[in-house]
Formats: sequence, structure tokens, C-alpha cells
Amino acid sequence: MAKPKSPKKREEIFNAALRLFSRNGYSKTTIKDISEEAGVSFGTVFTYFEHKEALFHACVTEPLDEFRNHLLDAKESLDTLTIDKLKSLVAQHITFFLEKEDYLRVVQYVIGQPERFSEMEMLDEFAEQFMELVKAIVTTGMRKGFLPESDPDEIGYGYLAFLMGARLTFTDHANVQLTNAFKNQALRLFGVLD
Amino acid sequence: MAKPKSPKKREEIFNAALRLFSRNGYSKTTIKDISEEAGVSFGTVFTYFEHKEALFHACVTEPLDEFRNHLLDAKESLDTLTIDKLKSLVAQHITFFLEKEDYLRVVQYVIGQPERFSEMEMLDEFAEQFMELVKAIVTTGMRKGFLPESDPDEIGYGYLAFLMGARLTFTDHANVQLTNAFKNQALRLFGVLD
Amino acid sequence: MAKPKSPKKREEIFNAALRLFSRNGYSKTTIKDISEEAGVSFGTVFTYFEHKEALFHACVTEPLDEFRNHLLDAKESLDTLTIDKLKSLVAQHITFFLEKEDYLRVVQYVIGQPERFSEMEMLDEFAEQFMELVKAIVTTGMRKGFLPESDPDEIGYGYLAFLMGARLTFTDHANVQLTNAFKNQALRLFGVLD
Amino acid sequence: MAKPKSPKKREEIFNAALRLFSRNGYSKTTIKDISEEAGVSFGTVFTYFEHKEALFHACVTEPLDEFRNHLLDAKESLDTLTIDKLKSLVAQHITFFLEKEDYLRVVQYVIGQPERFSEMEMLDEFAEQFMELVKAIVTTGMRKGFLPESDPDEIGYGYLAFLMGARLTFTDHANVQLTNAFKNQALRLFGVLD
DNA sequence: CATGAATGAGGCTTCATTCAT
DNA sequence: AATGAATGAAGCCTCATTCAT
Repeated sequence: MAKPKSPKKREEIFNAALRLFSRNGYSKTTIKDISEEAGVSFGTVFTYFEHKEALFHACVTEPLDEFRNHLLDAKESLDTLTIDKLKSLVAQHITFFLEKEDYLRVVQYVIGQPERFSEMEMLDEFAEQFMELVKAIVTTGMRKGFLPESDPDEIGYGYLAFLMGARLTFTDHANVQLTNAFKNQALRLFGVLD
Repeated sequence: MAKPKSPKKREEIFNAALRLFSRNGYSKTTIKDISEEAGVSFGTVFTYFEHKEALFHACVTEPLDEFRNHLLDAKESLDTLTIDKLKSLVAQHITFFLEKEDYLRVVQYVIGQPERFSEMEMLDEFAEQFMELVKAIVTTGMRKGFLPESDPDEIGYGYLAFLMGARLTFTDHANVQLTNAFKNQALRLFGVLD
Repeated sequence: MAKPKSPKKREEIFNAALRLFSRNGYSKTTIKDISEEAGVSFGTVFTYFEHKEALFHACVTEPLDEFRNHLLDAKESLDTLTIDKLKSLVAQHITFFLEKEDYLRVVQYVIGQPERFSEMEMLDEFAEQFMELVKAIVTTGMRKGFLPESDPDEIGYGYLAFLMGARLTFTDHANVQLTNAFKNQALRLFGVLD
Repeated sequence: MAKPKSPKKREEIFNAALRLFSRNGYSKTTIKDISEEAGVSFGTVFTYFEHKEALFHACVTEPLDEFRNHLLDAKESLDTLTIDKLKSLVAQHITFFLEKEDYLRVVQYVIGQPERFSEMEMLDEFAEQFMELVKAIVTTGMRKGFLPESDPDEIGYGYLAFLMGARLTFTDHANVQLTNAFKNQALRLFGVLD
């Protein structure tokens, strides 16, 4: 009975890869870098991931599930939506995006070179779902009267663009002031002025 | 002491490089690719740019001047700012950002790997200047009464984040509907609801 | 002191190795390939053979005994040799060589790279013994009058060369016509025209 | 005006490769070995041959033309064929085969692993042509009366097998006695006893 | 100036072997 | 005895850079 593949080791490699891919991009990151960061030998990386590409693919696609859970579950509570719930939802989004620095940089890397990475497709699909949710929120808000007349499509595009831009344009995200700025600005996209 | 080399050939190489760097990133782009795209032999690239790095550096920094001209010259007409002028200014910004696809992808590439590229510094500086302008606009707008009470700093951060996000999150920028969405949404960041 | 390990498993590994070495050569054949062909895990291969080299060595040397038995036992019946017995002996040789496809390919592999494989020595020794037998046959045949005047040495060399060439030059050995051709041609080397 | 690719350097690499492939086989031979043997740097090999495989392919196929010239041109003088001409032709073949040691070892390598190397096809084609020539010779010889009744097909197969076997089974080819043995034995395949 | 042959460092990947389970 | 995870040496190939023509 030999040692079975250790899920823990896989995770360490995965995390090391995500960290390095996000800081240095795909090509600049070497398997050796990853193995050292993960504290395993060079060859071990290939025990858990067939290719460098497969490892990158995992880094792009696997965290998407967590995103789906965090971002799309608001769908079920649309009926009870209020202006306060919206505000807390937006705050949650901002916080979540600012937290997932490593992952979103990798996503940014893929988005920036869409012809190069086939993973783009999955990201597009997720973006689509997210914008659908936003549109449903806007529609509900207008019906309930706590959001001003707006084009739900436009807010869908604008809100996602803003979340990404907030995360990707600035480096200094420990800054509380910045976080608050983003929360307020995001609400303005929904037409909420304060 | 102008170099006697052909400025036209330099430009062709530069444009080819910008195009390829923006689509494939720094490491994936080879000098040979660039030389072929530019229609010169690959040795010629080294006649005009000492290194691959120097060529990349040029791609990141040289277009910044045009950005400065387009984006920062509003500073001089703050006195005569009106709500309509603001609307047209924002529209201009959106259009300009959406137009400069290749360049902004390269910028995105650098921003995404700030530790890797020393050019980040110059981009930061530009961002600072741009946000200063935005703050001045907001202050003026509030004083003149056509903008609601806001925190100028927050709008500075938010507006730049939005412009970048708009450019970087979506691929399909020929879309007119998308452009309009962004214009309207951008105005909302300033507190302008329609 | 027999090893307690399963002789059956050893044989399966051995046969798998012989088959794969013969088709793909030494370097192209991996231990994993062999283990899969043999239906065991690849660690098990190392239980029965210390090295890859040891396994190859076994493949080259172990079947030699069977060759010795089949090819050299004619030595004892030289006294009663007749032209008909010679014909049947030659037919037997041809058949035997054509049968041992896998093994002879491995031998061919070693012969083709004699500096590389130390096993060459044993093969040389066997060749020497075989040619001695042929020479004895020729001498006997001439003395008994059923073989024409010949140089026994020349026939020794020529006959072995022919047997190897017959086996190694063509792929299509199921062909009966080919087998017959070889039998007739081999006899001609002995000076027997029909 | 840059240096054009030097045909001389290509040939040096080619010869080094042929020599090493023939002694050590495909996999055991490294590009580094070849470059050192050829007296060029590692990278230069790739200037002249795209792959290791391409280099091997060249080693197998390019010398075939010389073989065609040497072995197949007898076709034109069939009308004037005599027993003496046949003897000298056979002697020529033997000499030629014994001379081309490096090349024929590579051929042997391919023949020994026909499923592995696509070059096998071309070798088969050449063998076909050569055997056609042999058959024509035999038919002519029988018609002219200097060769005994024989099956031309059988001699075709047998003669080629013998030439290959002569070359491949023994290492010691400087030996004059061996060469003579092969010449005499080869003639016996045609039914010529002395 | 333009060209592209020559160079060799560095990356990905394969695979024999070791050894804990 | 059997297994297969871990290791790292070694090979192929790419590509930035140099430099002779």
C-alpha cells in the first residue's frame, strides 16, 4: 500500500502557483519557482498536475466555484430585497473582490490576453451570470421603488467593470479609506447617492 | 543629436511590438515575432532598441504623453466648466479609453505585475495627476452647484477605477450600447443621474 | 537458495520487457511501459530486476540457452549426417530464426550497437560456437561426398550472416513463400542446388 | 548581408549525427553529443535541422540516393550481362555494403523498430526496387545460360537478406578473408559454385 | 545599416530509482 | 512483497543577444 496522493500537498502547490502566477504572469513563473514556494521538489509538481498549463488552468477555474457561491446566492433573496440589504450586498462584493487579490490578478491576466488562453470562455460565462443577477437586483429595486429609473443592462456592465477596475487599478488595498470610497461609488452606479 | 536611423522603421517596430505585447504579454512575445509583424529582419530590431526590455519600456512610457495631452488639458478650462462640458468630457474619456485598446492592455499587464515592472512607477504618477484633475473638477462642480455634495477623493479613485475596468473587463468594445452604458454609468459616479 | 518471489510474475515482466525492447529499443522503453504490459505496478519491476539494465541483460542472455539447445545439439549426430538430414536441419534453423522474432530483434539491437552493450561478448561467443558447428557439418558433408568442394570457414560466416539477414531484413515473416525462399537459398550456400 | 547557412557546416553536423546514431541509436544519441562531434555549438544544430527527428530522418533518407545510383544502375547494361560481369557486380555490392557501415547500422536500427520509425516506408520501397533488379539479372542469366534454373523471386529475397546480414552480423569488416567469403557465398545464392 | 548564423542559458518534461506505507 | 509518491538528473528545444558579412 503506497502513499496516496496527498490533497494537502496538491493544495500547497496550487496556492504557490496562484501566488506566483498572479505576481509574475504565466511565462515568467517557472515550475521550479512554484516547487520552491510550495516546499516540494521539482518533480512533485508533475505528480499533481500534468502540465504547467494544467496547473494554470486549475488556478483559473477552480476558485470560480467559490465566486459562484459568494456572488450568485443573492438570487434567492430577491423577494425580500431592501435598500439596506442592497447596501450590505455591495459592501460584501467590494470586500470580496478586494480580498481575492491573487486570484483576480490571474483573471486579469487571462482577460488581458483572451486570444491566448482558452480559460477566457469560462470567465465570460461567469461574468454573464453575474450581470444577470445585477440586472435582477436593479429591476427589483425599481419595482419596489428604492432605486431610481435606470437601464438594468447598463448597470450590469458598469458594476462589473467597476468591481474589476477597483481591484485591478490600485495596489494599496489595505487602505480603509479606499475601500469606503469604492463602496460609496459602487452605490452611485445603482443611482443611490448616499 | 538626432539618430540617423529611419524613424519610420522605428515606428513600425514599435507598433508591431505594442500590438504583440498587448495580445500575448511580454514573455510570450518574441523578437522574431515582432520583426516579422514589422516586416524587418530580426537583427534590425536591435538597431532601434537595445534590449527587448527597452522596447517594452518604450511601449509603456511613450504613449503616456498622448494620454497626458488628451486627459489633463481640461485643467485649464476649469473656470468655464458646466454640466454639459462635464458630460462631454466624460464621454471623451470613455471614448479615448476604449480606443486605446492595445496600449491599455499593455498598461494592464504592467499593473497586474507591479513588482515585476519598474514602469509601474510612471503609471502611478500619471494616475495621481489624473485623479488630481478629477478632484478639481468635482470641487468646481460642487462650488458651481451642478454636482451634488461628494467626496472628491472618492470620485477620483472611483472614476479611474471605472475607466480602467470598463476597458479591461470586456472584450467586445466595438459595441455602441456598451459605450453608452459606460458613459451613463461614469456620470453616475459624479452623482449625475441622467 | 531460491528467491521466494513469484516466478510467474518474473516471467510476465520478462516477456513484457522482451516484447517492448524488441519493438522500441532500450531507451524508448520505459519501466512503466513494461509494468503496464505485464499487468503489475511499476514498483514491482524493481522487485524482480535490480535495474533497467539488469532486465535488459536478462532479455539478451537468458534466451541464449534455448538457442544453444536448438542449434548446437546437431553436433552429436554428425556421424550419421546425410544430405536429407542437412536439408531438414537447415529448414529447422530457418524456422527457428523466423519464430524468435522478439528475441532476435533485441539481439539485432545489441549487434547494431556493440560498443554500447557489454552483452555483445556473449553473443559473439555463441556465434563462434554456431559457426564451429557449421564448419563441422561442411567438413563432414564433403568427406561423405554429398557436399561439393567448399571452404568451411566461408560457409560458416555466410550461413550465419544469411540467417540473421533473413530474420532482420524483412518484416513480413508470416509469408510461407518467403520461408521457402530462405530454405532453398540457405542450401545454396552449402553448394546444394536443389 | 549576413552569413548564409554554410552547407559545409550542415554536412559536418550530418556526418557527426550519422556516426553517433549508428553507434548508439537514436535515443542514446544527444544533440549535445552531435554538436560536440561536429565541432559546433549546441544551438547551431537547430539552425540546420528543425528537430532531432528531422536530423535522423535526413540521416536515413539522404544517403539512399547514393545507394540508388550505385545499386540500381546495372539495370541499363542487362543486355550485355555475362557471368564475369555478374561476378564483378556482386563483388561491387559486397564492397559497397561493407563500406557503408555507419549508414547501414542506422538502416538496421530503423528496420529493427519498423513501427517506431516512419522512414521504414522509404527503405521498403528501395528494397523492392533492388530486388526487382536482382530478379531481372537472374532472368537474363538463365536465358543466356550462365545461371542454373532458379526462382528469381527467391534469389531476390535471399540476396538482399544476405547482403544485410553480412553487413550487420559481424563487426570485423576490415578482414579481407571475410570479404572474400561473402563474395563467394553471394555467388552461390545465384547458383554459381565457383 | 541590415541581416541572420552562431551561441548557450534556461525552461519544460520524462523517467529511473528510492523508500515510506 | 507490492505499491506509487517523491526526487532530481538529463534531454530537447526556445530565444535573446552577439557579431561577422
